[in-house]
Amino acid sequence: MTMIQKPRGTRDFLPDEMEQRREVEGFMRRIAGTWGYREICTPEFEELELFTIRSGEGIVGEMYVFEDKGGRMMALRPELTAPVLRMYVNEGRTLAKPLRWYYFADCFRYERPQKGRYRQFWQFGVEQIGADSALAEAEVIMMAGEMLAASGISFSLHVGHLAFMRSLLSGLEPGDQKKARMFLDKKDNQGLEGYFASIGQEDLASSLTSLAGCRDLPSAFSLTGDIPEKDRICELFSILDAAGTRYELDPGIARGLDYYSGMVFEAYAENLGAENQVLGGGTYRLAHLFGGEETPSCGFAVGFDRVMVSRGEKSRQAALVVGIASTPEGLEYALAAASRFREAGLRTELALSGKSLGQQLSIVARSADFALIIGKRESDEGMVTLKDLRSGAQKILALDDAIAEVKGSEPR
RNA sequence: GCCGGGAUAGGGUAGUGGUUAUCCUGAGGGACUGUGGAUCCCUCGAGCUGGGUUCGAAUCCCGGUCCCGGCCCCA
Repeated sequence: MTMIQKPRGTRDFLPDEMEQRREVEGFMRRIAGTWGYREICTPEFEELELFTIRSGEGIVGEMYVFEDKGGRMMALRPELTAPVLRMYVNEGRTLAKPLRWYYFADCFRYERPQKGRYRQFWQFGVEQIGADSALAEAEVIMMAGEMLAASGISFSLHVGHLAFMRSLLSGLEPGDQKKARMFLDKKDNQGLEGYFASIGQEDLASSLTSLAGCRDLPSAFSLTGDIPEKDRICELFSILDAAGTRYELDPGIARGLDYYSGMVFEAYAENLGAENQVLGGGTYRLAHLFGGEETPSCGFAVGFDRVMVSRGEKSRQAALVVGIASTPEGLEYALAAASRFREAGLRTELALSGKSLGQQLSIVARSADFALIIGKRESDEGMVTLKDLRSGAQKILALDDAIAEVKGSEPR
């Protein structure tokens, strides 16, 4: 028999794994919510152009692109920032600023899968639109740190600012600037030095590598001088310090993208391999690309699947389960009892097969913490027999007392 | 796209160019008819795929697929 395989780079999730994912997702949602961010949702696919405007034609080869029946070129979303900003321009422009939005959504990229990299993957992202202050930037950084910490992973949060590098590179041709950013992003100092030597800029190469190694503001400014952004940068970092945020200054973050305008930040998980970046973000201006006013924005996206990989297998407290075994005479009462248990929020499962009570109990005992036994005797008396499957103790109780007893106990 | 390593029941595994492929676990059914995961019995279930070498291939060779590690890329 030939079985149909799942598409390359996709995954199936069994209930155990889904429960873990939902739990972590819940941590992130809760934090976003407490910072005043509210959930939005955009289409799974968009016009291809939305993504090429932002990132160039080069990305088409790495997207799921298709022509719909009306002849339009569409793409499954490879990320959410462009769709969110498109949404903002389409229908959010008259809302009071700043907007605080978040999303949890799957994205698609046609790339070679490896650990922590899949063709369908999930991002938890935050976009803050229409504020332009150090505090606004600090807010998203602090929230990002809080989310990763709540996820239970070990990570380091690196915060930088593009102004440092831009000031050093300002004298170069755009092509050389891009090249330099590429080397810096890869932390390839040898490549950088070699390239700069070839264009007669050895001094600049050493300044850049020093900059990338700076871990405090005074040494960074000693390389760049008093750049116009200095006050704003100092303010940002003093807010982070005041808030007790754990971060590392990293002026070497290049984030190869043209639309990032200032602050940039990334986080790396400590126990992942080549794909160890679990979060990326920064300040950007994008709305004007999609027909809106130029709008200061900042945000980040968490690579949710990498967070899950980094967490590893975490044992999770299972939900309390009640199983019901009944005889034919007790079935009607058992059904009523089951709905009462469920109304009380308890996970309640009827034994779906098994002729005898003993058989039903052995089925129920595989997954349940408590067994509710309901036969003719219970039905006649309006009572239930509640058996604690962990201790073996059982007692005959009124329905409400049985519910209270179960609710008052701990899962196994 | 590049380099390398893999692929044996649902999961985890052993093994050899030669009978009927090993073990653990799992799943289903039955015995047990008002007391439990037990026990007993039965059943299900595998060498990724397509070619080649060979009397004979799960084993050796080649292509493909998928997974893993690294590179590239990373919106």
